[in-house]
Amino acid sequence: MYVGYVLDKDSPVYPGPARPPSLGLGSQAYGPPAPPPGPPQYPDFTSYSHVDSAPAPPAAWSAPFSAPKDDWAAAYGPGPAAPAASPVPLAFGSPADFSPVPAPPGPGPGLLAQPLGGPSAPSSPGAQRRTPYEWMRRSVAAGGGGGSGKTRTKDKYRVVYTDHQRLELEKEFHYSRYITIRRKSELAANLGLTERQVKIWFQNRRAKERKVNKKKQQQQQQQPPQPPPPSAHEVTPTPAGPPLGGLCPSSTSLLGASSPMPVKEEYLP
DNA sequence: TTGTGTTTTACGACCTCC
DNA sequence: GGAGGTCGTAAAACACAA
Repeated sequence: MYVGYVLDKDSPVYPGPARPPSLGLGSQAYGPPAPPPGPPQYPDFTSYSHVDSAPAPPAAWSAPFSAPKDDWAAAYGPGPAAPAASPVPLAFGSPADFSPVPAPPGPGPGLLAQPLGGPSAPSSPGAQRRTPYEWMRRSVAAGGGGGSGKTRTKDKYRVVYTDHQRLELEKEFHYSRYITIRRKSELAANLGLTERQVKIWFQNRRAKERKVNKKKQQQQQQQPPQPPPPSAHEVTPTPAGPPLGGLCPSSTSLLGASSPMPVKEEYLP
């Protein structure tokens, strides 16, 4: 499956406040979602009606988003400017959801390590069990004073993304399974991740969804045929499903109970 | 506390497209 | 050739029962 060239490389991507407020992504703007070619895999999300008809983006769009290159130093070194403090004209929605994350005190990189609501108000069960800057400390420690020898088997590490990072990635994923190049840069810059990390996260996230869908299908095949569920939104996506953008009414709240995709409790408002 | 199962990052192999 | 896709997998992080 190849989607790279439907990603709107050249199309207006960030024209203005086009994101539905329900997602709390504020003035981010997006080009048309890049539908994956071939059989639609995710008919349950694609009709999410964000506004695509916004005017063309300013030419200066790319300027604030000189996202760090995909090198580890950029991601884990003492370097990148704190997204929350960056001049990037992007705000993550409502204050309740994404109050500006203060840069953590101390010498660490000023990234988005503060859990939502502050240390005393973890936004999720997960947040309760994670030190706010744990992933940074881990990564820095694993990075080992700028040492480069990060092989997979030896000295392997993986960071644990903060709830905020995951929430933003999840929201982006709800918006579109395939992130645009520009959006990837933007998200990476704002979340303090590398573009590579964002890309891989989306890859893994799609894999996860495929796995879940496959599991659902297997369960359905095992069960005797039953009458369709009363809920029209309870769609089990199938590889032979309808074209993208057909099922989920635009008014459907992605975070609501009727969302076709179970949203983790920790991501609910 | 420990053993075990699941989830989450991250990577490599391979493919397609320009 | 490079970028990004899927698929499979490794290993850390995590959840939870015993």
